[in-house]
Amino acid sequence: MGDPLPPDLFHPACPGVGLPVQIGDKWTGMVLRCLASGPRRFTELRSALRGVTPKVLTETLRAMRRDGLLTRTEYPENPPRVEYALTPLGRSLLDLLDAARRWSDAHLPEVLAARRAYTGDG
Amino acid sequence: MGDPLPPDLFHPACPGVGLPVQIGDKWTGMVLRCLASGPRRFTELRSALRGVTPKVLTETLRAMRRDGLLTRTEYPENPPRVEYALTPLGRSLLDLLDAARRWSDAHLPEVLAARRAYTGDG
DNA sequence: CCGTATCCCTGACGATACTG
DNA sequence: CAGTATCGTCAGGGATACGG
Repeated sequence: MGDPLPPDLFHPACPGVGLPVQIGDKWTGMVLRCLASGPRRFTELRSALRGVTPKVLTETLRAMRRDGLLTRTEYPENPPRVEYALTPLGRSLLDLLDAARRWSDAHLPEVLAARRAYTGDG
Repeated sequence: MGDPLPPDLFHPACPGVGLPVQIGDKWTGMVLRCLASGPRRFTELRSALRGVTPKVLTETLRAMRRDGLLTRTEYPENPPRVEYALTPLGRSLLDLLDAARRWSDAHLPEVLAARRAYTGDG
């Protein structure tokens, strides 16, 4: 109750979830899941992440590459082929995503019930 | 390699991290950590989350209350006192936050190294 | 096939001032 | 103390079209 507040709220790792990389943005988590089963081409990702525009997918992949989460391999063929694959670092995030998914599966009903019950009073 | 893509990318739980609640936004995670040690008053939270404006803190707390992550208790005293406390549901999210923090502590150096090594080529 | 180039729009977040 | 009210900014995301 009267305990001191945590002194490390502004740990350099990152405010909020405490992750130095974005997995809470709109597409990064889904890209990680898509690549969990093996390398994928740009178009494969694009169709799996239905609704993503090429611009945004490019931005997402670039940021992930910058952070060492995935690699981009260009094959000098015709037509051109480019493959994206998770690095070990990227793969290590899958555990975290799974934990999030498990929480979600376990508690979504509670959240929805809370939303229905919420009135704004009090 | 040729494995099928995960069929459940658009699970109702939520795109991205797969959470029905926002913990990836700017303040929710930090509020959860602040309340981990016990109930807190509005002003306590405000000073712990240095830089947060009252408007944004109110919005954050309201959303968390709506989702059943915390309760708001008003004590009819003078001066007024209001306490925010985690529900069991909110407390259950602390495990996830800790997992995120552990990932961060373990892998932040790798991420920073990847950023330094990143050139934009290839 | 694999992107880039523009333009636009919304919503999270913040600054500031004020109230029961 | 515990908020509300207004206004403004800015970046993520999207629509659309085009290029190597």
